[in-house]
Amino acid sequence: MRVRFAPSPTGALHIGSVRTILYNYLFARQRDGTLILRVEDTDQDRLVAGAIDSIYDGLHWLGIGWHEGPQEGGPHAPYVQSERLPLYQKHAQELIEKGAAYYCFCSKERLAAVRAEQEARKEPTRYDRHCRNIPPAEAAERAKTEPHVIRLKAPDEGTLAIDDLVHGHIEWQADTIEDQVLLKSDGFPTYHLAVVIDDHVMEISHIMRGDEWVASVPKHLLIYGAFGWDVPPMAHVPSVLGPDGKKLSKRHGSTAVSQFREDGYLPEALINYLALVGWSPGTEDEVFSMDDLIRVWKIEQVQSAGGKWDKERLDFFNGVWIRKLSVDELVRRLEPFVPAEWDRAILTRIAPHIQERMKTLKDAKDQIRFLFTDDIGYEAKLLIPKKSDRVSTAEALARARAVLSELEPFTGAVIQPALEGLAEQLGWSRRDLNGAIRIAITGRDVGPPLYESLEVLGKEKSLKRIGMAQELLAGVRA
RNA sequence: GGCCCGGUCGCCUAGUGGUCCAGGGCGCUUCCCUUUCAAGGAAGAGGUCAGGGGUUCGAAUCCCCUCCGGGCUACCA
Repeated sequence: MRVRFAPSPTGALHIGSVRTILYNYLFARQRDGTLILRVEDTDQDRLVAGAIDSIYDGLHWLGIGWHEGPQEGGPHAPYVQSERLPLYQKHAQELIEKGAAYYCFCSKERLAAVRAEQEARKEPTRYDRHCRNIPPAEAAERAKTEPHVIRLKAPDEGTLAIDDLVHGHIEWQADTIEDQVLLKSDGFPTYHLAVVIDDHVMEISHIMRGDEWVASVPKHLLIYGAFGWDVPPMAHVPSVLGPDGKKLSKRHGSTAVSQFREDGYLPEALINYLALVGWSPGTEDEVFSMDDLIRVWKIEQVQSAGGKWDKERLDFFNGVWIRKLSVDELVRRLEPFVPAEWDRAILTRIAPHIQERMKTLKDAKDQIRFLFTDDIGYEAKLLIPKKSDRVSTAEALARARAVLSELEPFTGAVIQPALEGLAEQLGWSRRDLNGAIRIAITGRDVGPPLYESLEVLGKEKSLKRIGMAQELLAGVRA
């Protein structure tokens, strides 16, 4: 069994194509198949520099590997279509000789004019077969000097059909198929010619791709037929749609895998979430690692309807996977998201306390910055609880400072009873007391648990910040 | 316009003729837990199964029509 991922290097690795790649990966892995990465760069105008690197980086990060590809080589190298031109040209020639294709010398202008006319008459727009009846010998002669393309000779009657692995039986009338361009005037093949040839030559056993391709299946069928090749089983998997139901694109937000990585998403979460758009195990389980997926995913369970992108749900899975990390692993993953100068020992101590408070790895920084900088500016009035006032708050902070100063060791377990006792003495709720202290030491009203925050901050700094809060309060008007 | 594909709570989905006056998850609401926020626990709101006809003792599930959405209709992939 051999399957392929066939991205086009026309931009950053797209989250939607990852879902299709993932399904291919799972399908192959669970049957010990061979995975092939083939770069489909037959449109020279749309190439984007660095796109191949982006594909490699993204897939590696996601934990998706393959056996044969541009950099890893293989029995059918090269794996980049632009490096395989002679192969396509030879086959296009063969189709001409078989009478299954023909030279077309129409200019782009003529083509545009024909289309405009058809549109005006509300007819289906397609090539009018103007060059189809040029005698082969004459056409071959002209092709030596004139710019030309090679077109498929589509039949006038008959039906074409496949039994798609996800959609079931699909049929087309042959007369609705146009004389598709197979080889462009620049000598490059179109997608349609190149896929069919490569899938055959590379011995791809199962074609799994996005369902935006079903419309071109009949063309491919004709090409397979002309060569006399067997058509491999096909599976057209549903698309990942934007919230508006259209193809997911940049205007719906970021779609580049690299962006999700930078935004603090875990590859585990992305894989888990993506696997569930278009597939369901049929049970109520929904948290799956890659290994789980390899075990339970089934092509038969893939949906035929497209699914919409749901960031909230991705965030949920990201939280789930962050919470599953060991503390050491969490710290390791946090590495790129916190300044290099921040003390890793402190980071490690606070990490377990923010682990269940993060939606993304990016969230950590703001929650713990008070541990690494004294610059925690806040408005003095935030210190004062709703039902209290300036004087009582200053008094409470002074008492807290005094209590804390005597604690040894300065740990959460020791701090907790001390502060609880103080709140009782003061007649304050723990909520109010802790709230004021929290503001004093972190500058924010939400964050990791207070007692542990004090512990990690350390006695000296904690006392100093509470002292500063008292001073601030002194400057506030009643 | 033509050809294809699709249509179950806002979203991801379970469901393949009866056990479905449709189940789970996300999100939302409320409560519990609680030093904030989360996390966790509990409860709840939310679906004329796109609509209409059939078939059948019985339909979300089968058939037909309609409507809506999407893809393709390029010398893009």
